[in-house]
Amino acid sequence: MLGCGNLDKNILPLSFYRRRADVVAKDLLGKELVFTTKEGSTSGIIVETEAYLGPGDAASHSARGKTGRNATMFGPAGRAYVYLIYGIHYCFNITTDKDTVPSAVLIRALEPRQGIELMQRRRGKENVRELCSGPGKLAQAMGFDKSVDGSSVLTDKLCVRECREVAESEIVTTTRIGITKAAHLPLRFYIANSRYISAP
DNA sequence: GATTGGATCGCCT
DNA sequence: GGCGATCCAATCG
Repeated sequence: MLGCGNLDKNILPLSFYRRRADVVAKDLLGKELVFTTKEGSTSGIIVETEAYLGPGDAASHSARGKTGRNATMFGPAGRAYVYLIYGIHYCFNITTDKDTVPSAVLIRALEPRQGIELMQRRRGKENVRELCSGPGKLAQAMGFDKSVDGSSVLTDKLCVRECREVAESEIVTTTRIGITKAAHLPLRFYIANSRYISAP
């Protein structure tokens, strides 16, 4: 797909994240997520997200109060919230809204852009469509684990950059995947014509 | 202190 | 379509 042209260096500011999680989730589509480790840099264009709101949202980890695992959600916006799911996979989120609102956006799929060879090595898969088409997959491909939890996403090492414009008409809204509580809420967003989403 | 279920994935049939 | 892998924390007792 197309690159990011002259928008490459525009890191999204804190004000971008200090809004409701559903607004941020939609607005993150088409942006580029970048992470650098000693192994190298990887990045991908965000093509699928889900919003997890504050205490009113029963599906959100924050719904039943602060714990050791979800503490990052109760802190400021613009931080990585990474947790282990099903004992095996990590999920990468970015915290949102005012400091008093414990909410986050789950990044569910990326279109791989930089460091594709490194992603292939980490995933043990060649097919580029299998590298980041799901929250557990992209965490493995990007190198996200618990040590990343709490990190700012406003640094050169870990950030989200302006990249591709996404028209309102390209965005599909559905219910969130894999949850049982508050399952009817329209809080999943993806780019309609993307070949890199986890599921239709 | 034990049990259970979860914002998943990959391999099996 | 079903299921096993395997950790964390909520929910019991």
